[in-house]
Amino acid sequence: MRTHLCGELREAHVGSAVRLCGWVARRREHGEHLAFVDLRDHSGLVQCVVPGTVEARSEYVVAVTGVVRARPEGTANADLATGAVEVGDCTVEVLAEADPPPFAVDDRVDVDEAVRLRHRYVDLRRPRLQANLRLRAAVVRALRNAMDRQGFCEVETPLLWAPTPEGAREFVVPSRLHHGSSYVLPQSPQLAKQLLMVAGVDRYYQVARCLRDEDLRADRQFEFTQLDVEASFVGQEDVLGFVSEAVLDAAEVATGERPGAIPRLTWAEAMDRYGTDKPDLRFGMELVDLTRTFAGTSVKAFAAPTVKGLVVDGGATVPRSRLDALTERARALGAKGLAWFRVGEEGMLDSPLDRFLAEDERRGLLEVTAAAPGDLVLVVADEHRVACTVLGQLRLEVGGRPVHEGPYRYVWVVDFPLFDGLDDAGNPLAAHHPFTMPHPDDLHLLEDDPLAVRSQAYDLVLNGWELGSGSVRIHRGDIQSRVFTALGISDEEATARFGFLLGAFRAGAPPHAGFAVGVDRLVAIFAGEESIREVIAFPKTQSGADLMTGAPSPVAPAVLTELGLALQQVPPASAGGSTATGGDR
RNA sequence: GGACCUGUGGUGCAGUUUGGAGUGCACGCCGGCCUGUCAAGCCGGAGGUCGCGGGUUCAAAUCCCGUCAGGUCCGCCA
Repeated sequence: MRTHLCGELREAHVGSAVRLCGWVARRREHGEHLAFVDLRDHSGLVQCVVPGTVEARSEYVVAVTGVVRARPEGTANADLATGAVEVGDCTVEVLAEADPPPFAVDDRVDVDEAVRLRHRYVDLRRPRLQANLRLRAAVVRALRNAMDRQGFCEVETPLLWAPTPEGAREFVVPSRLHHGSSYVLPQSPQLAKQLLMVAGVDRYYQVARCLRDEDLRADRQFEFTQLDVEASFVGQEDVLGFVSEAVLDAAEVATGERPGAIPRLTWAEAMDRYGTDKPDLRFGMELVDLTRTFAGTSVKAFAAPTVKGLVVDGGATVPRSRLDALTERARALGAKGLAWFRVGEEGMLDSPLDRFLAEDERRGLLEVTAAAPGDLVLVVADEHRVACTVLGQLRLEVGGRPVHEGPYRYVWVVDFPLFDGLDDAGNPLAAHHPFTMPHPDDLHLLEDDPLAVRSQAYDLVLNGWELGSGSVRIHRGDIQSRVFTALGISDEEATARFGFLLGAFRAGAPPHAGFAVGVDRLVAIFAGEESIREVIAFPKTQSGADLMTGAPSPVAPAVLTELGLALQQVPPASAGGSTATGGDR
């Protein structure tokens, strides 16, 4: 039906008779003897010259027949990849008419995202999204190639799965054959891939769709794609190697440049220096520890387990109103307050707190922070975790940049804590999941000081975005029992919640470890996009709606009947008034 | 569950602060003219429940209340 693609024509094609197919991007008529048609397909645009008038209007689907020729002197278009040539003496055959598009099929016009999503098939015609889709395909191909090369086997796992009682809220699929029962869509293939290890698959990967019924964000959709990885007879080092290889390959394909080896930080270091477990290494502004400086302080505001500081270069000119706003922000983030010091000449400090500082404290503050005249020092004194995370957030808000701006700075964050916080009953909560292997050096602390136990869990971070996480799994029953005990999970409860996995492990579980890379986020960063919606063909809105299909939509009564379901009428929330129908209050 | 921003012909905006006739701009659309344009140009034209509902007022795009939709974020996402 066609001989060439629009975007590929160059001077080398001059003289070729061609037939092109595509959409009319623009039409410029100059009377009855001359018209130009810019023809577009996925590869690009080319100008076609018609010796007459043209029936086809914008977005009509046409086939154009003509001969490639060099453009006349002075009419080349440097803005077009094909701008040195044109297709001359064209005849245009209309393959399909089209309504005028709801918005211009052109990257240069900004259109409300709701309008774009309602007409996604038109939006996707635009070069930017075409490029994003193809970049995504190239990245996924690179990831697959890297895993294949490293001896991994891609295995598909079920979408209709059983509930896992931890983690994200799951999508429920009612069963037609078993009324009152349902499947759930997997929040990840986590359990399936561990079963594949028991099954002797040895090295598994999958470009897997994951589904989580949690609130959406710029970097979160209900359904998203992971490069899911698991391998047997390997440890943390091996996994970091496998995943690095795949991600660096993808980076090379996407950016044309292969990044160097990915550096590492321990979780504790990341918290200490950046106040987050997903540090953005593109800029400095590291947190400094002032705990010792103010160890014996008489300043009440600094009497806390940890005192942390953040230096804003040249920040002394920041107006008071902005400092008040930052203080307000620090409080909103959980700090008791925020102290600030404008650094002047010769160590003078401009701050409401300055007159309360001892001389050695003033000197220590300047020495430890290495703040220079003209800088601003922000200080939070609080519990260690609070002081770090609050300043870490302020660091991003003061010095941060869009995630996709170069350079790309990858980092492995390792040695995550095994537990994170306590539940209502006072039991530690699993930081990753309950099958995460404790750090071998900390096993002895499991019973007496569980919150101090590190785990063999690790994250991959790029420019402050979490790209993925993984862990070495527990394959030994004795260690698993100790972890369950630490979590306050009884044998009976463990059997009830994870029975089939624990049963499978008794069939002979190899030591194994794994990881999962968030493909949408990775591609979005490579594509220079701030939202993963721009690299997903048919994304949903923040409220989970598909504006094109109208999903979710009401279920027909006959369908409900077949599934054995009945809709419950939920009475509207009343403001203190009593409702006629009884409730369980 | 909560905070904030946005909603005006098909698209993007201005108008809202300080109420006074749907007023305006650009693009697109329709018709006409035009033999080298390229986001063509020139002339003419059509196209609007100002998201929706209620209230205040002689009068509401504009003020108030509610609600819906889209976005950003908090909670949530082991």
